[in-house]
Amino acid sequence: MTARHLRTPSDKIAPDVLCAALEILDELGPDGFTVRAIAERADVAPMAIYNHFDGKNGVLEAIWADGFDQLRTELGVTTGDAEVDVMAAGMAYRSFALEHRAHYTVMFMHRFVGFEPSVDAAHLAAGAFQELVNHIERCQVLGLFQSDKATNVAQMMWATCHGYVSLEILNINFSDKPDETYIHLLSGLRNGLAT
Amino acid sequence: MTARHLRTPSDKIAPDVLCAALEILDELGPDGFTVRAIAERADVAPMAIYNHFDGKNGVLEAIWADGFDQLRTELGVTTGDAEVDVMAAGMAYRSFALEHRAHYTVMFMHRFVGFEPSVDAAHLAAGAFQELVNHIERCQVLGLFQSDKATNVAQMMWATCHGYVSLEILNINFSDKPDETYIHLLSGLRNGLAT
DNA sequence: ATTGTAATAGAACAGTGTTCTATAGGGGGT
DNA sequence: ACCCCCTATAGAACACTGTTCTATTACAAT
Repeated sequence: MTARHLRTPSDKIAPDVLCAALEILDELGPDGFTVRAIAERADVAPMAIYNHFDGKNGVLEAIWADGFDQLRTELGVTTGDAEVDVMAAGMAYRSFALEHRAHYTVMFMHRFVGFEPSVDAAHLAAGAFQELVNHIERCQVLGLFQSDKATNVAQMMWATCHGYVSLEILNINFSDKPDETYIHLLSGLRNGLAT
Repeated sequence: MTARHLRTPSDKIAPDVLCAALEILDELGPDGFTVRAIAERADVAPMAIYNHFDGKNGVLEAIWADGFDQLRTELGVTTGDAEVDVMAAGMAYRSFALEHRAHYTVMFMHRFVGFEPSVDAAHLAAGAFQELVNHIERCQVLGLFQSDKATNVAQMMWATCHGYVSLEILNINFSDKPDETYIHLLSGLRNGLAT
C-alpha cells in the first residue's frame, strides 16, 4: 500500500511484523504464512524479519512465547473458591483457543517446518501448565481429586480441554450445542475425578 | 539403492509409495515428506506419484482414508458387554494413535499445505465416529450416559481420547505414569457422565 | 519378433526460506 | 543548518519445494 523506499522506524518493525503474522495465520492458515507475505502485509522489507527476528521461525517463537504467556495469565485467575476456579480455568482455556486461533495453531495445532521452541519458550509452556496444577492442588486441600497426584489430574484436565478445542478448530465437532457440551464435559470430568 | 533405469512393475508402485510415505513420515516428520524423498525411498520415479496418485496430496488422501478405515475397525469391536466395549474403544483409540503415528499425524496433527480430504474420505471419518456413537447408545440402553444425546457424549469421549493422545505425541505429557493416567482419565469420564 | 503401454530421466516453472550485496533514508549529533 | 552513521531497503542469488511436460525405452502381451 504505502509507497516503497520509505522506511519503517526501527521500533515499529517488530510489532508490525508480529501483527501481520497473526493476521495472515488467521486469514490464510499455515499455508499462507510466508516470509514475503508477512513482510508485505507489515509494509516492511523481507530482510527486516531476519534482522529483528531470527527468520520465519523466530516469528513463530515470538508467537509461541506470547501465546503461552497470555494463556498462563488467563488460567491463573483465582477468586478464593478453588472449586470454582478450576472450572473457570477450563472455560478460559477454550476462550483463549477460540479467540486466539493463530496463537493456538502455532502452540498446538501445526508442526511448522524446522520450528522447535527454545528451552526458554518451553519453560513458558510449563508455567502455563503449572497454573492448572496449582488449581488442582488447592482443590485437593479441600478434599477433592484425591485419587491421583495433582500433576496427573492437571494433565487429564489439559488433555480434555485441548482435545475438545482442537477438534472444534479442525471443524470435527458433531455436537448440536458445542458450548453446552464443553461445559458438560468439564463438569463430567470434575465429578468423575472428585473422589 | 537399486540401479536406476530398471522399472518397477505397475502393481507394485502404489503400495511401495504408500509404504515409503509412512516410513518417511515416521522418521522425518512432515518436514521430510517431499515427493522426491518418497519416490527415492520407494525406488520409483517422482512422476509415478502423479500417475498413481494425484500428486503429494493424493498420497495424503490415501493415508487419511486408510487411517480412518483402520480406526473404524479397531473402535468397532463388540463383546456383548456395552460398558466394557466403550472403555475398550477408548483404549483402542490410544493404541491406534501411538502405533500408527504417521497415520495419526495426517488425520489430526498437521495441516499439510493445500490438503483437504475429499467428501468420500470425510465420510470415512464420520464412520469411525459413528462407532463411538454406537457404543454410547448401547450403554444408554443399559441406563448409562442419560444426561445427553449419544452424539454429544461420543464427542466428549473422542475429545478426551484425542486430547490425551495428541499432547502425548507432542511430547507434552507431565504424568509420571502415562498409561495409568490415561486409564484413570477414561474411567473418570465414564463415572462423571454415568448418570 | 513386434508392438504398445507406461515407467523412466530430466528439464523447466513458479514459489519457498535464506544469505548477501549495494543503495540510500532519516534520526542524532555537531 | 549541516553532516554522518546506523540501518531499512531493493534485489539478486542459492538450494529447495510441488508440479507439468518432454522424450526415451524397459518390458509385458501379442
